[in-house]
Amino acid sequence: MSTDEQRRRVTARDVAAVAGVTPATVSKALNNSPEVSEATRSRVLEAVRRLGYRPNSVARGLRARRTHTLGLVTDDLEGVFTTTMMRGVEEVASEQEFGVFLCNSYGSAAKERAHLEMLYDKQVDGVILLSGYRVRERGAPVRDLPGTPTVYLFQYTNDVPVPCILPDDEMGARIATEHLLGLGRRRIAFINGPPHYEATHDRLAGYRAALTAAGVDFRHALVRMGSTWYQDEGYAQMSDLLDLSPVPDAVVCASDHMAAGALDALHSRGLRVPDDVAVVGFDDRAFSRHLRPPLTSVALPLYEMGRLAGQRLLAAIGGEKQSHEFLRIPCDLVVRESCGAPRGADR
Amino acid sequence: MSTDEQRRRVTARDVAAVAGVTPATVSKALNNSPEVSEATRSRVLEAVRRLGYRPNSVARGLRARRTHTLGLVTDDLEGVFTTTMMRGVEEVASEQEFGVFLCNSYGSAAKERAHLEMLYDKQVDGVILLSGYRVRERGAPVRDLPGTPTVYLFQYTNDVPVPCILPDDEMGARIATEHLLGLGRRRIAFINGPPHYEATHDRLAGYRAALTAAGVDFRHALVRMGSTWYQDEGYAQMSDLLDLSPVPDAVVCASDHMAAGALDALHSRGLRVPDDVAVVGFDDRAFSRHLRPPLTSVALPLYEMGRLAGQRLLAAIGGEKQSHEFLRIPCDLVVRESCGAPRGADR
DNA sequence: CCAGACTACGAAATCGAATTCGTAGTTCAC
DNA sequence: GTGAACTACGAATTCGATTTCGTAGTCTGG
Repeated sequence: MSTDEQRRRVTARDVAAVAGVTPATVSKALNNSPEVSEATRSRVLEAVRRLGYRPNSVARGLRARRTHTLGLVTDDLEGVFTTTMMRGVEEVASEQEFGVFLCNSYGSAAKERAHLEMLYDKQVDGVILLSGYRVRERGAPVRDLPGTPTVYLFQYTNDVPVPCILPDDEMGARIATEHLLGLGRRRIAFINGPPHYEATHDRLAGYRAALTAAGVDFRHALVRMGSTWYQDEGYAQMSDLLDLSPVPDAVVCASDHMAAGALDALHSRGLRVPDDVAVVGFDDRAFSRHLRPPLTSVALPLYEMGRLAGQRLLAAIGGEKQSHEFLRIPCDLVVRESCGAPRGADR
Repeated sequence: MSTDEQRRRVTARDVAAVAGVTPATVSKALNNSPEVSEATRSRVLEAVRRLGYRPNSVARGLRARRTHTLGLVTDDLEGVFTTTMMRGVEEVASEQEFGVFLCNSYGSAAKERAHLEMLYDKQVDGVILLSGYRVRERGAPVRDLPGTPTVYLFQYTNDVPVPCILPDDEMGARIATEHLLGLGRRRIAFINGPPHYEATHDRLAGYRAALTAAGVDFRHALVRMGSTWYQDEGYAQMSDLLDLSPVPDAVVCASDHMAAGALDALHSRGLRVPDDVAVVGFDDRAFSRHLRPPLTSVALPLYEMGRLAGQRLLAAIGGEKQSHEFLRIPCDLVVRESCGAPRGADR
């Protein structure tokens, strides 16, 4: 057994030697060039098969100035929102035989910059900037990669003319509100997120649109802006809303965490969900089905967004012109028991 | 403004021209070769700075046969276990200026194989195989990358002599059991995972060891093997255990999902947690703090495992000899209210 | 003043594949 | 039968950085 024999990689030269041609012909045969005869091509392919030859992507990349590689830079690698989008991106890339470089910036501009430089050095064909937070505006690191197609995912920008892929937050809030209206609720409160998030404004618009369409008055007193997205905030705002009279008969929360806080507040006041107050959340987080009662929630189309980002980027790499556009992907309402709708089967 | 001017990348040749030397000297100057004078080196560095030169990793990789790149292949990209480990891997890699290719196989051998071939083509310097499931044995795709250092993460193998990085499951079950013993519980049940997982056996050993050390009899009737890790299974097994008399005064569950099921079963029998029965889970899942009562749970050292995997792999790439070893990383007990311990402050 | 050692740099080969271009060899038409 | 038009392939160059090796030039010591 020749275990310690240094096995060199098989190159086109080796294949050429076996097939009795030159490396140039091997390349042509493998790249479906019309200028090789069928006889020669099959000899080459046979040699390729026998030797187990695989073209070296690095050499190919150097020559072609195309590496068949993407960069994915996120600020929150293990975020509950990010990973599903990442899966979508990876899947599309892998379908087209693209590799994906994964970079985590922890939200640090310095780290992000370092990663983008690394991606530039490695000659990636395109970059996806994936945020876990959807902040309104940030720096524009895109300028660091001139000539490299870029897509913003789950993140707004007006600084650079690149596509931004986002959930249809307006629609999400609208269908949540419509659902409650359809169940006969009329005094529907809205616990929104912090105002410096773009999503907050979009969702408010959706909530308002649903009310208007149903002929229900929009009342400022029923709308709260949170200072965070978290449970404490939901608890506080809900408690506050319960001081109104009459109390709301339903509430839309801009995150499931806030909805969980709202549930706590309702329970501690002795109110029943959904009998007294119906609750709808946002994000369809994993824990939401374990809440008491299981929470109806607006699911963000994270996977579809990831796929679309990948598709857009690959199209741009393929030569398609990129434009500065905001692509909105439809949200979905996951109905459980917290709103009192007939079907709550989901466990 | 010359916006449409095709900006070519700056190469070592350009730097050389500006500095009045040859590309060879540029390379030496940048790589701290001793055979360039200080005067020349600073001229080169100045030119580098002025032109914003960055060496092309692809060309460098071709020449050096080292790409400064890792492959990370997982079967569950968005799994709750995987992402934290991924973060650890990415962080270590990025500290050493390595890029990480992200690959998701969905557990499909064909996809995994395709990804490994891609990584081979791209000349990655090493590979981490990251499982979300810790199956006992699988195929040995490692053979596909001869000469490429590999580390198994969260996954066993005996087929190939590579390091396997795993949580110390034995310890995890032991500290959970010891904790309950320390709180005065003596009739401690154990709802274990499915038997075809290696972790299941390790945890059983830990549970048993803790009992033995405390002089408490190990009783087969108190130990259940699940057929899944999920909530239904926890519910069923717990219900079964409650038919014993006397009933257990505590239970260790091999997953938080099973613990949630166990809690349901306890509640539906009218038993109080932790007063009547103390409950400890495993995995410290995000939802666990939202259970009623908040669940004490064994946290897996996922981040540390990811970092260690990265460190081991980089060491192997650096020339260190790899051996077939099982590296166990210590688990941590996160105490909340479900076991009746004094301190339950956590969120 | 010159042999030998040393310094600092450049010319050229290399990594592996793709591509351009040149050219034997064939085919066809007139 | 000869020139034109193809066909099928190879030689050589290229991508950009590294590395080996060779060599002017400098320095030192005898």
